[in-house]
Amino acid sequence: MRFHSPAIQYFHAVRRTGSIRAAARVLNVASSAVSRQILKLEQEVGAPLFERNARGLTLTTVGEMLARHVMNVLQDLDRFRSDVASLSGTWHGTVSIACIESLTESVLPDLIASHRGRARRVSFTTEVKGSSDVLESLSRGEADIGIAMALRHPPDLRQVALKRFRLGAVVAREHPLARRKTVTLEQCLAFPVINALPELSIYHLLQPLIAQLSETPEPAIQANSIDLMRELAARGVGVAFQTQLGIGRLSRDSQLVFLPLDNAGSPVWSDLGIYVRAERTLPAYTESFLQELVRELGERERRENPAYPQTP
Amino acid sequence: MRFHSPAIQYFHAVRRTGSIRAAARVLNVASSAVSRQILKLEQEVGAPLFERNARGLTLTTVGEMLARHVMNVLQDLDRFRSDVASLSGTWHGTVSIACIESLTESVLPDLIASHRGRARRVSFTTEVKGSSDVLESLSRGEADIGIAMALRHPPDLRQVALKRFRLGAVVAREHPLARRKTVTLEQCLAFPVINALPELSIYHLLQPLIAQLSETPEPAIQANSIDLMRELAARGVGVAFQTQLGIGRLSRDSQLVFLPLDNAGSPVWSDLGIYVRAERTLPAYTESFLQELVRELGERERRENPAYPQTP
DNA sequence: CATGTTGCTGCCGTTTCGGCAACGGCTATA
DNA sequence: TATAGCCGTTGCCGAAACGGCAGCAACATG
Repeated sequence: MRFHSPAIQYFHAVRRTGSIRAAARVLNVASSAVSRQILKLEQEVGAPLFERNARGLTLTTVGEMLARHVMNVLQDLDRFRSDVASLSGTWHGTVSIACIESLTESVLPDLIASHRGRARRVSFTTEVKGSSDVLESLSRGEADIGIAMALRHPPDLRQVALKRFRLGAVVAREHPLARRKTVTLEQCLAFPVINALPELSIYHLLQPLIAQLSETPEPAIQANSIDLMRELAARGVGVAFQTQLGIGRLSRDSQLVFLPLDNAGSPVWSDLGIYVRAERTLPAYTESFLQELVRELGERERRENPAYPQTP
Repeated sequence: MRFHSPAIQYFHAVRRTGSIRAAARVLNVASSAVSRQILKLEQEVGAPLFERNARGLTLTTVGEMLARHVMNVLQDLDRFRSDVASLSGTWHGTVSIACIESLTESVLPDLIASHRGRARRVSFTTEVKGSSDVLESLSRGEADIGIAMALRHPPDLRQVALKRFRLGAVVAREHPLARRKTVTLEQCLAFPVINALPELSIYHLLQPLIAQLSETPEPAIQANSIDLMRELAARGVGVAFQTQLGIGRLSRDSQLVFLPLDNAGSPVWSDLGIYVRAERTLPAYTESFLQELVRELGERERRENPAYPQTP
């Protein structure tokens, strides 16, 4: 099923790889063929699409416009293919997910496992990265679904859902704070804390609150891995901060205790956004998984804050 | 600028014309070339795209799926072209509008004239038809912007805005009712009325209300043209029903009087929807006109019902 | 200065495309 | 019932596009 002119596909490969020869290797054709198609495209558009650096190619402004068009075409072709395939009964395809670390402990593995139990022919690609990298992956067409902290998102992305979770302190079962129902930031800072590095969005949630306090927190551990922070907390090294999403199993095993943060009487929210490219219709199997993801996160949000009104 | 494989363009032409030879004439190529591209496409998809009837070709289910994809590709190509052109400064292109008759008296001509005053290189194509035909034109990709009565719209269309206007009686200046501020349907039915035929949506708005009344209305004139109904009312033939949108100039000249309908104390609303294809990003010049259209209709809605809360 | 990589360009065989003419199937009309 | 007019398809052939190979200059790296 190769309707579209080779120029489109070659351009797409060159954009992704950043080099003509690399694209040629991926495409299993001679580099000269790729080079000629790019030159032909540039002649038809009437403007250069790439800037030729010594180390490879970079998109020009016009090139980025064409890249957007080509992405729309190829992604919609995928959708068409899946539509035709669904006529024959079987769903098959790959769902590509980019998400932040908090989802990897239970939400994502649970969902993928359960989805694959029902649709065996749908496979998954997942990539864990920072929030802004998640959005960039989506924009570049390298992922279908993105889950990130709900910051401001570029206009080419659409926020499918926004779910909010309480930020809390995570401590070992034996920790002095462990018996409380909630904690304030001040109470936590009396103990050694495990701080997030600026690459994690937790840092940007807590930093303004810490800055408001009069006392300077005692020297603590800093880390850039939710996973590591959780395991450190489990070993009683200190107080970590994150949402309840990331400590599912350890919380079940009662090794860790989650204490919602209380900031002058009000909770501290961590907003999670689910994103897709705006100019795109998802294939049926991807849309199906997306719905389940939104439902699941909505359920966890509800379970966690029964009193709080639902976010859309 | 012809990046896309000829098969795509040929398929599109065949779908629009419903015949291979007709498509070949439009495309200025031999019919054999068109036939071969279609056959090649069908071989690549693995299923027939058209049913060969003696009188031409009709899309199969798979064909309709491909038509959707091809439409997305070609419309997005248009957008890309306009994006590149806007880099060079000048906007140019064609905005294609499908709308119902109520807009033709003042809204549309005013807007188009004013828009062309500012963007001389943007031209317009307008087609007046019934509400359901408007939606169908949009779905088939024959129009960019559709204005129709806000019925239920197919899922491939997006309702950009919904504006509501009061339905009212339209009478000549000398008519006995002309001095009132509002009228009830019963008061109107005491006089000869000019009824809309079922093809006009006004029929479907008024019919339920008339059915509720005990008395049978006296024999009246029936028509399927807003224009004709208005002119008949201006000549004192009877009472016509429509929104204020359609009687702009005649109302200014004081030949016609618009009397909002009062149905048991509440107004009778006529909902106007503005639609575009959902799976599409509009070219900049089209988007610009669309915004003006929404703004203008919103302003008329506000002007007409200052008390009524705005519709989104 | 040597080496490796980059994109680009003649040359040439292969594939694809399009035009012409003809064929069989069908409809409408005489 | 015969005929004229469309319809889509096919065989043939020249033209255009495509892709592979080898070699070029430009640049970076060591």
